[in-house]
Amino acid sequence: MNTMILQPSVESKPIREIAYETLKKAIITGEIPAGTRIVETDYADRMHISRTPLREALRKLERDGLVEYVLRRGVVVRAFTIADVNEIYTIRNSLEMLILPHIIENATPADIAELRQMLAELDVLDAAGDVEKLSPAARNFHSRLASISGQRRILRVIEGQDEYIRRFSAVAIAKENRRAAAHQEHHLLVDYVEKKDLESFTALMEKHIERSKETCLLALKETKLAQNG
Amino acid sequence: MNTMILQPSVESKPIREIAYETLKKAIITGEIPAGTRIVETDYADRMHISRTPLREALRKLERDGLVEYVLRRGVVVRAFTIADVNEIYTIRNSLEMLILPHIIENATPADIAELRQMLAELDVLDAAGDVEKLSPAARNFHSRLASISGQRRILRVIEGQDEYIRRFSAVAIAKENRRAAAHQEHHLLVDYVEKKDLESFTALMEKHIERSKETCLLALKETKLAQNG
DNA sequence: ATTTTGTACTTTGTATACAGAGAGAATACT
DNA sequence: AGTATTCTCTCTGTATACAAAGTACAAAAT
Repeated sequence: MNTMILQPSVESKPIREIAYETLKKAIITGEIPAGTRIVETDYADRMHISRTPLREALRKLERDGLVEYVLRRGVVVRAFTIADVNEIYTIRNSLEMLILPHIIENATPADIAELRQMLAELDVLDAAGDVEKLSPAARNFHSRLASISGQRRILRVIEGQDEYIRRFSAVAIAKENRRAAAHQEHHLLVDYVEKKDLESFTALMEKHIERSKETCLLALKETKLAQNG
Repeated sequence: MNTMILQPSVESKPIREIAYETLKKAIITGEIPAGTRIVETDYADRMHISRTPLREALRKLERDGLVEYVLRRGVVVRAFTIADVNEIYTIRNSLEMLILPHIIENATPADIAELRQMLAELDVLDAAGDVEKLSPAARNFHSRLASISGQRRILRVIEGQDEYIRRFSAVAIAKENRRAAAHQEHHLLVDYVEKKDLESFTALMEKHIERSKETCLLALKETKLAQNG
C-alpha cells in the first residue's frame, strides 16, 4: 500500500469522512495489518491531505475500537482474537433474536417485495459466482431485513459489531459449500416472514448465524496461520 | 453554562480527551440541552483551548451518537426519546442475561470480597442519603459485577448504551422508594453469586433491570414535561 | 408590501507552523 | 567493551492562519 487512493465522493463530504472511510475499509479488509503504527505525516502525505482531517478520522476509528491510541505515540491498528469473534457472534445472535418478532410483526407486503427483489439480485450474483459483490449484497439483505423491526439502536449495535468481522465474513460467504446453503437460507427466511411463522424464522436464523460464525472462525484461523507462517 | 471548566487530569492526557470527557458529561447530565448547536470557536474560547483538540473531541462524540453532524453547519446535541430508553434497556437486559452464567462461573472469593467491599461503601452512601455519589457508585458496582464475566466486548456494548441514559438513571437511583429496594437487591445479587445460584441470580437481575427501566422512563417523562412546560 | 440581490459577518474545513516529548544514534567516560 | 550521556531527528500535540461556504440583514427593485 504505497499510495492510498481516496474515494472521490460525488456529494462533497468533508475530507475527514473520506479519510475515515478509506482507512476503515483498509483496516477491515486487512490491507493495513494489525499492529501497524499509523504515522500521521506519513499517511497524510500518502492520501494527499493535511494532518488535521486525518487526525479527526483517527479519533473516530479510535472510538470504533479499530485503532488504539498510545499517549504521545499515536495510533496502532488493533488485532482480533477468536474470543472477539465469539463474543461478536454472541451479541449478534442475542440481539437478532430480540428483533425477529418485530420483523414478523411489522413486515408489510412492500417490505417482502423489496426483500424478494434483493434476493433476485443475490440469485444473479450467486449464479455468476461474483463473490466480490455477493458479500456486501448479502450483508445488505440482512441489514434490510433487520431494519423492518424498526429497532434502530439494536440494529446499530449489531452492525457496529459486524463491521469488525467483515473481512472474515467476506471470506466466509465466498466458500463454495457455505455459499449455496446460505443462499437457500436467505430465501427461506423471507418465506417465513411472509407466512409470519415466527418459530421457523427464529430457528432458521439462529442456525444461519451459527453457521456463519463457524465459517468466520475458520477464516480467522486461516488468516492467523498465514500471518504466522 | 457561561464558562466550562476543564477537569484538570493528574496524568497528562491530551487536551482533546479532557474536552471529550467534559463535553460528554455536560451532554449526558443535560447541562448542554438537546438541540444546542455547538459552535466551535465559541466552545473553544470557553474552554480556553484551540479548535483543533475541540474538533477531535467532537468527532468522538459524533461516533458516540451524542451529537449529530450536519455538513457545513457543525454539530448539534442529539435528543432522546422514550423509544430510545426502551431499546437501550432491551439491549442491556438481553446482553446482561448472556453474561450472568459467566459471572457465576468465574467469580472467585476475591471477587466476592471486592463486591462486598463496594456494597459496604454503598451502605454508607445510602445511609447518608448522598445521592450524588450513590449513582456513580451503583453504576460502578454493576460494572464490576459484569466484568467478572470476562466478556469484554459485551460489557463495552452494555456500558456504551448505558452512558446515554446516565442522566435519567442518576435521577432514578435518587428516588427515595426505589433507592432502598435497589440497595437491598444489590446485596442479594452478590449473595446469589456466592451461592452460585444462577436461577435466582438471573431472576433477580431481570427484575432489577426492569425496575430500573421503569424509574428511568419516569425520569425521562419528567424531563420532557419540564422542557415543554 | 414583497421579493430579490448584494454585502458584511459567521463559521466551518483544511493547511501549516511551532513547541516539546521520546527514541535512537553517536560520543564520552569508566 | 560496556554503560552513561548528550544530541539529533522524528513525531505528536496544539495553536493559528486562511479560504470558501453559508447566513443574515439591509437596500433596491418590482
